[in-house]
Amino acid sequence: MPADPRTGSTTRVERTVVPAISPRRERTRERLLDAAFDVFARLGVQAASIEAICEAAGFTRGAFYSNFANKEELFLALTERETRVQLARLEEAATGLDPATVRADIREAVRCVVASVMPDPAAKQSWSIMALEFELLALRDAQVAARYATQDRRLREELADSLTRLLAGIGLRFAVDPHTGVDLLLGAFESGQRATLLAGGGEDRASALIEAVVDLLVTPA
Amino acid sequence: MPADPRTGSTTRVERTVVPAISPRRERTRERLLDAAFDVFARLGVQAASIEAICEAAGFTRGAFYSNFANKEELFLALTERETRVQLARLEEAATGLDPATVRADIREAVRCVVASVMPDPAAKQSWSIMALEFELLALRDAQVAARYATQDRRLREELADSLTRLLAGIGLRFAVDPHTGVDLLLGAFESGQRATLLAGGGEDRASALIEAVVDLLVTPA
DNA sequence: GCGGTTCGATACGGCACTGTATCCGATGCA
DNA sequence: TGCATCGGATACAGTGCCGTATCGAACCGC
Repeated sequence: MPADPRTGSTTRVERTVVPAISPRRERTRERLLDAAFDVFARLGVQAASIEAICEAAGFTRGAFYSNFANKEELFLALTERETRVQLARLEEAATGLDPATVRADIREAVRCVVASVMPDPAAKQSWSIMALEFELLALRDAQVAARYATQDRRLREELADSLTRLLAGIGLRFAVDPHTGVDLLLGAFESGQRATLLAGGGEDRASALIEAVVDLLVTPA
Repeated sequence: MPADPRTGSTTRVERTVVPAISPRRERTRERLLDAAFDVFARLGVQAASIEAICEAAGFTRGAFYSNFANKEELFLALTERETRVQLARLEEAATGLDPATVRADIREAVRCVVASVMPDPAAKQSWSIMALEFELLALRDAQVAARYATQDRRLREELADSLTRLLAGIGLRFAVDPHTGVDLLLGAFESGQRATLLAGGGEDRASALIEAVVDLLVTPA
């Protein structure tokens, strides 16, 4: 069902309606987003100048203004991309666990699923920072808050579903309602991870807290 | 035992050694700190210009540079002052509860003590923001991280002591070690509070989560 | 009251960044 | 291959903020 007129039988192209992003354009956007992630994490969203992001991406500001209206738009595009990645990661982690493994170590299984919403360990610190930056922006700007809420809700619902299914598969369930359970797990995980990062990364506080919560929270169905 | 030479019998004043902050200077500093709290919360530490802080305080930059070397020093002075206030508040909240009240509603009592580390409700949002800003700065700067860790550890230890005593007073205890218990409570409280603020303040998610944690965490001694 | 000192105001030079307008090489299409 | 469009580079004017140097008024002790 080609709703897009560009895919129709006529050769006429409606350029003014849909600009049809070229591959080249797509690549520069990606490079700008990658650079923005690094620079935002290193300097902070507010302190990061558009100039610095462009330089990190190997462009000048001309490229930037050709692709984004301002820094905020770039940031929102970045969070959207990251959320898509997170959801895919979660999906993969949740479906990739077989019941035998889960039964063997339920704490580790839950920890693994919760941790899956984080990107590769190398970027752990950067991602923690970006998450905080996003929250801060949301606390100051109602429009950003709405976007944040949407993405956050989506993630927590997926997580609640995944974990509920995971537990049900081996005859267990949350002692509280799944929504609360996920909030507690994520709260424990995030504060634990931040504690670990701030302490220099010695002991893995996040895992310890997650396991404590699982012990308290998971009960026979 | 007057170790300070200025308090000795001689009238000679050692100005070069200890500048002996005048009342006037003290007032200026306080006004700058108050203004900084507002402006930091509103714009963010990085985006807040020294100029804006001075204007909010009713000074020019001359006053600022006469009192602080740079914005970071001002910020650290601010966090120190706030931590002192928090500790005092906690002390007050913990000692002000009689066993009867605690026994009547243990969940509310714990919530109350945990919440005491927050300033007056009017500044709730501002303080949440400032706490996040502090964390963010700490994640980027090892020196700030050390300071943050010190203040945070102090607060958590006090909280652990207070709550352990509170529970012991009515024959209860944490099901896990107090340190973990406090981490879980604070994690739940903070994430709940942020959720509430971001959702526009409808339901009090922080209280709900705290109560869930108390139910799971508190057990007969 | 008077001198010295303190402390905040004022004035200055300089810099980094922003957003726009314009240019020109790369790209895709017949 | 030639041409039209696209996309990034370059140039420019404007702005806000920084840190310092200097000034002058309020605030002490005597």
